[in-house]
Amino acid sequence: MNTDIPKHYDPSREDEIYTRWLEKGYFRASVNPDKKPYTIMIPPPNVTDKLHVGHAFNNTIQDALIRAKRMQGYEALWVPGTDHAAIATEVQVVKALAKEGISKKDLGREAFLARVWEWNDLYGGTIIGQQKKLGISCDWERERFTMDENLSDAVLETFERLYNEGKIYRGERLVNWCVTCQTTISDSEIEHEDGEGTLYHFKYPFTDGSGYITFATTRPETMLGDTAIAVHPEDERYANHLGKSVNVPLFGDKNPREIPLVKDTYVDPEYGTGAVKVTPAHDPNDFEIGERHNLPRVNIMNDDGTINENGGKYEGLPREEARVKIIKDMEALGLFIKEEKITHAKGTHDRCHKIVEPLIKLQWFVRMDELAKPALEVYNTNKVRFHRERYGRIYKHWLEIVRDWCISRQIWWGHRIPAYYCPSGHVTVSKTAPEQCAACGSASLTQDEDTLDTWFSSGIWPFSTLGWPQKTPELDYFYPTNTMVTAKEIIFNWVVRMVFMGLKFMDEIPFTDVLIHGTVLDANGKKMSKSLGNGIDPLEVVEKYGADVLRLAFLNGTAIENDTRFHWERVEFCRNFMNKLWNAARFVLMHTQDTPREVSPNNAEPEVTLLTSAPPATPAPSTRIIPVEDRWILSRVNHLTREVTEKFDSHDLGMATQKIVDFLWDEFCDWYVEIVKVRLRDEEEKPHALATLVRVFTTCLKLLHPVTPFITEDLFLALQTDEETIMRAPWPLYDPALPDPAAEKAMETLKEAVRGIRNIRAEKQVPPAQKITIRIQPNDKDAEDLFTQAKAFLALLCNASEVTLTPHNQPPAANENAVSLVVPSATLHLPLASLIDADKEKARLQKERKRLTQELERIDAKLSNEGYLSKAPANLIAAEREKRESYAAMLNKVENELKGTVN
RNA sequence: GGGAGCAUAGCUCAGUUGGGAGAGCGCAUGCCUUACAAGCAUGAUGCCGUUGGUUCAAGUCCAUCUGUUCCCACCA
Repeated sequence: MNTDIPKHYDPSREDEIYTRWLEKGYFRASVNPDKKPYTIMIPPPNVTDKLHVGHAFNNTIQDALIRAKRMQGYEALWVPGTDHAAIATEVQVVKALAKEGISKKDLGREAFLARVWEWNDLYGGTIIGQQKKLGISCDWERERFTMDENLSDAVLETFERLYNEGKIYRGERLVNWCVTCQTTISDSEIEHEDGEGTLYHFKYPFTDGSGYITFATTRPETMLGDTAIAVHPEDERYANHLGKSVNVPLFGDKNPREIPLVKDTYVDPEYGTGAVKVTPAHDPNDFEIGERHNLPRVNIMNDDGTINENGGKYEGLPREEARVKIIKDMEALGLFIKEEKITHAKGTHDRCHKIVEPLIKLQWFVRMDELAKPALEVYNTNKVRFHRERYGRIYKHWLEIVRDWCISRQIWWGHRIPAYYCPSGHVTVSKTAPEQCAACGSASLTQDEDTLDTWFSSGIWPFSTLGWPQKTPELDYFYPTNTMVTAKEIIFNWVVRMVFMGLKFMDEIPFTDVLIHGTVLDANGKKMSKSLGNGIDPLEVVEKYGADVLRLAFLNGTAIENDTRFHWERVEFCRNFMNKLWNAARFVLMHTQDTPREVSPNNAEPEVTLLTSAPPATPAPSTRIIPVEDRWILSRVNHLTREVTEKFDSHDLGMATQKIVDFLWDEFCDWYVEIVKVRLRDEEEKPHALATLVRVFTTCLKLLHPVTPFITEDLFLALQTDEETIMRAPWPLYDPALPDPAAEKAMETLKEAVRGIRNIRAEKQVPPAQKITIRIQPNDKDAEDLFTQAKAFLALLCNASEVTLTPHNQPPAANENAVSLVVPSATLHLPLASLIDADKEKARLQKERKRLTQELERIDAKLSNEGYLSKAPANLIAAEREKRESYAAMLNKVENELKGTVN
């Protein structure tokens, strides 16, 4: 007996179940020519990350997909792994060192990297253990790390090949330079803070003596590097001056610097004077204007922040002093107009909080034009599909405006650029350190100090993880992969790069489908962040409620492509549902465990064991009449199977989940289980009822398994012994022989009757314990059969002591003091003598008459509309006509009842 | 500035090719009905942001406006 099954669902068994899965090797996938592969590459989290809600959401989606595919008979591979997260990790280690008073420079490259590896061993990889708590079914034996030997080799190979093809080049580029720390810093290390600044207004004289042009700047010292003045092409104020040049008057009369007036749409004519000084070497926007107009780049600053030889008489001055002096000099020349205080965004280094200087340095680039074309092509030809489609537009847009990709980073943690320089300045690129310079044979080579952008290695993740550049069987079998599941903010950082890298090196797309999901926000719709302290720790949720509940909370009813708020109420609902499921199983087990599993041999009803394997078979011919509720629930679960499968296929996990949850709670628990209780008390009927019960329930467990893997496994194992895991049990299949519209319609009528009676009971305040009697007057023979069959459970569901039927061909019984309820195929009478108030009863019927009349009016309006009749689909019109008939019949009955009450 | 969303019940959100507005929570009322009070039953609540357009038919498609969010790039 089942007294030992606890009343409440307890998720603490999850770890035990997971361990068993690992031991049994259920997550493993291997090259298997007999099966079709289905592959997902995990977006590798940063190796030092802790699992946050975003990971949990992302991983849950992938696991649901992979589990469904595995059950559907695919060789389902999910490759896990981590990313070395170049900058993020380096920053953390540098910070840790700073606490010890050590700087990166003090330590030197080799020792520093040793520390990073140490750090990695210590803090890295905890996320893997945390992911396992989610129950995700990655093939852990294939876990990869972007700094693994093989993957590093793949990175260098990629670099070398692109370089040899001329797709990688060196070029000048502005980088963020910290004068204090003497280092370049990445964008993510810059803090933008609004601060007070001064906007200085100056004028430069036209060289032809025709006046002045006025402009403003917050950084007067960069005037030393000005190589143009720009105005908007359509700015009429400067129409007469186009083609002229101006003089930068800071270099004395001996070395006047003449710079052109250029027109560029970057300039906002509404802002200020509409004229902008252009300093390509010290400002990112100016850099681009310079590119467009082939302007020289005059670098005026040394690495220590002092003015260099290009600064004329200002050479050697620190930038701040140069600024002051330049302002004075301009004033002396009568070219200073005014200064004003403004607030503006300042970029400062997040560690020393000093202003960051944009400086020109030599960097490595990937030439994008040729690489981008095929990536656009596969999008335009629908070979790579985005879900939702709108996200594809982001991808497309980015590729259309793509610029060359700067891949060098001035940090140490990462894949060091395999470029070697000889004293004469020749460059040798080779994945293995060359003995000598390829150009001059010099043996004294130094390797480039920079490392590669993290995205360079993650761009080849879909194939480097499968062994590339080696031609492995895995690569052959699992590539291209199927679904890439990731967040929208890295569509261009990552998705785009995987596509063109895949096309370049594998000659094939890396994946066919890109599933973009939204962000999990806090309950107020804010992004979760450390500084706000509004983050939800997914592990805390797992600890308290179990992974199943967390996963269900992520998926149930959510449109995963949208941002979604995290609500504890939602978590509680999911916990409640787990409990519901648990108790439904308890109910089933309670009856299976004291019943022999064998059903009588001549019985046509499918055996309990059937449920776990093949799709439900069509019942063989039998003299036994299958009860309407069984026909109904089988038809419904069959329908559910199709819907859920379709939703999974279209990546609509939220709807798939909700359909299962709703079915289980509403149709299965609230109706079928209640109905079937009657037959479970009948020795003869019990095995049949139980068979259907188990069959439907098991089907649901399978459908739900991808979302809540633990509880479904637990219950599945309790319900059957034929299979050792639900994970590899076959996915339920839609059976075209099962739909039973007649049974569904009949059950709707019965449900309507039950609800109507319950409603009357509540309205009339019949005490819950008080039994009532129901007299049913069916409209026809079919209805008579239906209600005869349903008598017993109607009595149970309505708490009636007696349900009687008037044969359909007999005239209605004499009017009695009863409440009447009209449903499509019958009229039900509830003699409630003591509780009936004739006036109220009349009012109730009148209300019903009004409702039916309105419905009829609505339908009639439609059916008398020429346009509707000629253009609406025939099946819709037929359905309306059918409805009309039904409503008309019901209205007729109600009228009769009213006549009865009136007298 | 470029790009992409969102606006539906008190709250949080579903609503897949256009065809009679849904769920959960909350609320009201009554129930410990032997699977489940983490439950059951019954009930109330919506000019589907504005204004136009297409259509026999619009929450759904198009345009407009208003409010709002995110991503990228930035303010000389």
